[in-house]
Amino acid sequence: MTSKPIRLTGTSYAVLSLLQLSGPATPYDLKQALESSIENFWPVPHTTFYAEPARLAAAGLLTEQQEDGGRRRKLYALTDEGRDVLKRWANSAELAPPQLREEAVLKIFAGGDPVPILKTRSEWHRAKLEELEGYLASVGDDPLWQGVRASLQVGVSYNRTLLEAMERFLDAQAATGSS
Amino acid sequence: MTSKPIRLTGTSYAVLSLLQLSGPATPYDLKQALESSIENFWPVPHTTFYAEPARLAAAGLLTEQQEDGGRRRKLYALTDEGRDVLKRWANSAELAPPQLREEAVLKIFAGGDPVPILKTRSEWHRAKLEELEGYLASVGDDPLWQGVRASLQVGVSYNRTLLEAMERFLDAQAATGSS
DNA sequence: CGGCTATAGTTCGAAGCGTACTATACAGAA
DNA sequence: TTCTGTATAGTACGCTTCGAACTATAGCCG
Repeated sequence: MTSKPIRLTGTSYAVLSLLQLSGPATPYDLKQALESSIENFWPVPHTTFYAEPARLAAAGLLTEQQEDGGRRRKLYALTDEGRDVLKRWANSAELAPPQLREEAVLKIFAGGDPVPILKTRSEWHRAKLEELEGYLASVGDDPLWQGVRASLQVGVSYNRTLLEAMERFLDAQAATGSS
Repeated sequence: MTSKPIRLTGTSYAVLSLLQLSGPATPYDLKQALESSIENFWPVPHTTFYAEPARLAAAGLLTEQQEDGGRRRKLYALTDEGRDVLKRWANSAELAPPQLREEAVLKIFAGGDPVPILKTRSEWHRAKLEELEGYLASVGDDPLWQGVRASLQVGVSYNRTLLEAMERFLDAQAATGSS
């Protein structure tokens, strides 16, 4: 008995799965949790993210309740229907194609010098790699967090792979360029 | 003497660099060229892309002229200012972080079984790899198309690398799962 | 108890997106 | 020669998303 049918986006499922892991939480809590995990594969600006729990609550997938004291922030929690919708989605076969937006390639395409561009980018990937390894180290081995660990591991190997490819390219350039 | 200052996005620079390669062209021509090259790193829906040349012309970066006969399509070409803006951007140091939107990781995060998810995804990457190799084979060695070749080569190695990583993972799973 | 910083959001106009529709050209069939 | 189908070449429009800027509360330190 959905109150109102709405279109569910990746952002919706991100909210649902975070709530499944953390229990009742405010949009801010969720945004914090997102930043150290899934944001790397599903970027969402905070203004969009903040609006999402209310939307899901209107659809009957979350319950909404005010804190009693203090800021009277809104706490959201999964309903049974929300849990169900999430599980069905996670196990369904449909899978939208991945999208990459990479300005570095665009600049190289436009005739920019690849060397400084890829240097900048490889540093970015190195920093990201360290960040993700840090998160991974701080996640325990609670089986509930299995998905979190898995996604962090994917992130680590994704960034490491790209970093290595860029470094190989830069080394090759340095070798031919200076000889 | 910019007619009207507008915000230049990656899409804007994509149009400018395609025009630099191809000379005067219609939005449709540009969209075709985009699809077999840079679209893989900078996805743009066609309705957005079609609107872009007019925006750039209003800003003084392109000239616009009607074909005389037939469909009276609009032909766009770079102005000196457009060429200049493009060159400055391609050589500037600023580089927005790359963004990946990958529903597969989102599903794994949410507790979905990685094996079927990554199977689906690796097939997608295999198909994309073949598509890009096809484009690459059909591009000659005209030095003007250097940027196109470069972006296709990046695309090939990006997709190949991910594909290999996924296949290694799936093989490992199959080995432990069935023993 | 006044101001500073961190936290926790909201507002709003512009840009982006996707579905659906429109229109022209051309080739071959009736 | 007109019809009809298909590829080409777009436009219209309403909804969603985005990002910059603003707002508001809480706790802390002097």
